Amino acid sequence: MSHIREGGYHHGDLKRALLEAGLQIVSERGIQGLTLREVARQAGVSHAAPYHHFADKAVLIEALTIKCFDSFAETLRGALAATPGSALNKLGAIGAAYLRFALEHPTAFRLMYRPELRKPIPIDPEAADEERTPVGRAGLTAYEIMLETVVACQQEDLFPPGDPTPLALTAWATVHGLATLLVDGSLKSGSAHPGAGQMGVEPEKIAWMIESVTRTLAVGLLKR
Amino acid sequence: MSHIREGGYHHGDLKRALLEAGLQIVSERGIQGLTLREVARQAGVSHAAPYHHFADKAVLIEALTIKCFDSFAETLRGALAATPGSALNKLGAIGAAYLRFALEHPTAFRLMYRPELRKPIPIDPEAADEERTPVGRAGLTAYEIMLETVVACQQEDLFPPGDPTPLALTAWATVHGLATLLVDGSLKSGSAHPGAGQMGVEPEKIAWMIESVTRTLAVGLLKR
DNA sequence: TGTACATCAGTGAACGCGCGTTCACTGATGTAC
DNA sequence: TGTACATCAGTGAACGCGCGTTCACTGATGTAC
Repeated sequence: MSHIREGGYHHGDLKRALLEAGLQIVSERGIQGLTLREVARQAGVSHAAPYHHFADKAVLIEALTIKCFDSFAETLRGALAATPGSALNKLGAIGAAYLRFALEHPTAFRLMYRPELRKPIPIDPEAADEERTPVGRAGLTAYEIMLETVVACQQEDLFPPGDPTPLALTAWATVHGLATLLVDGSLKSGSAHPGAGQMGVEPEKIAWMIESVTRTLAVGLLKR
Repeated sequence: MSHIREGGYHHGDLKRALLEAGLQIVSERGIQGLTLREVARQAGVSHAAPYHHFADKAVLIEALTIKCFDSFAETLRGALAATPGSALNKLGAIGAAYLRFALEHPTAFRLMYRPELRKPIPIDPEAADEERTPVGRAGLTAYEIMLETVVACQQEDLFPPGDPTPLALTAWATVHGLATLLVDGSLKSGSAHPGAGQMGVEPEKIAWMIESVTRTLAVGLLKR
């Protein structure tokens, strides 16, 4: 392991290479194209080779999903850290980062928020409620970041005091919903406002939607 | 055609039977289980029979999707018509109906809002922007209903005047986002509020989330 | 009403496909002496 | 440093599977006379 040089140990770092191949396939060919054989092909290796690194396809997919969540969380935390000013500013930046990530990495986004790609739930009555799956925990990271920031908004007296959960849930739902509608195409073409003419897929229109919705949301959450 | 009696013409009404079988499969076995052969099996017919009614699998799926959208739109319009009082009441009822539908028919909901199940977009530069696909049009019905009701809220001086689009978009995104998170399981188990203990899958918790979010949304949209 | 014929819905065998997974193997790498 | 051996990453053939789709067929239904 300590002897990895160029080319390294046999292939070198096949495990990492397989994960990278998986990410590339997911982003280029979509989730449908994510097969074990294709991953191996992309990594330049025989189709049986991945079995030395992943027990089966589900394990590979789970690892990929966690990778996506990690980079997603990093993006959100980056936006949070890079934004000066009020907590409301920060919340807006997080929402914008959320939407940007979804639009730039649509299939990664799908991979994260779709359960049916992953293994059938291992019914384990022992640890059942005690521990979420790694993916389950990762799925809440975005929410937790938003919750923190909502609490900060309360502390700055911008949001009404009390249980922050409804506020944070609403914020998450709104941003996630817009992301979903955009990523899955329901809002991407044609007219969203009947009689308003063709909207097309123009990025300005999408930017306008994001801007409108996040502003409406932020104003709505403010203390009255 | 006019001579259909019991048992009818050969099978009778295989086309309808196939669609119903498809809906049942989609609701029982999920979208993965929706194969042409399984549909035929469920309808009690050989696997080649569907080809007399649908050109290929994609056409069957499109027809199914439209059926789901129809019943969805009917549900929403029903909620709208059945709810007395202010337009705000009605908007709340629509949101609740939206969420109830998604939770009761999760796979129908997925079928409607997921593009990758349908045919690769036929690139038709002629009618390109002119006409949306039937499914594309159906996908906006929910939004249109919400838009109407938002406009009614403005007319009753409950919502701020001006372009209703941002308000309606926000409402749609919020409701759709919560529906998506619930249906895809991100919110269904474990704790949404870290440190708040286990939430479990209890329906009361889900009802509470729906209630919290729709209330927060409605209050947020109100004129200040 | 009865007969001959055309139509058309459903059958069952067959096709090729890519998939996930298994298995005996081979050959490169690391290690003990 | 050199040799013998154990380990382990990657190979390639093979498996069974269910899928979408095609095709020649058959047998029931409807229609013309």
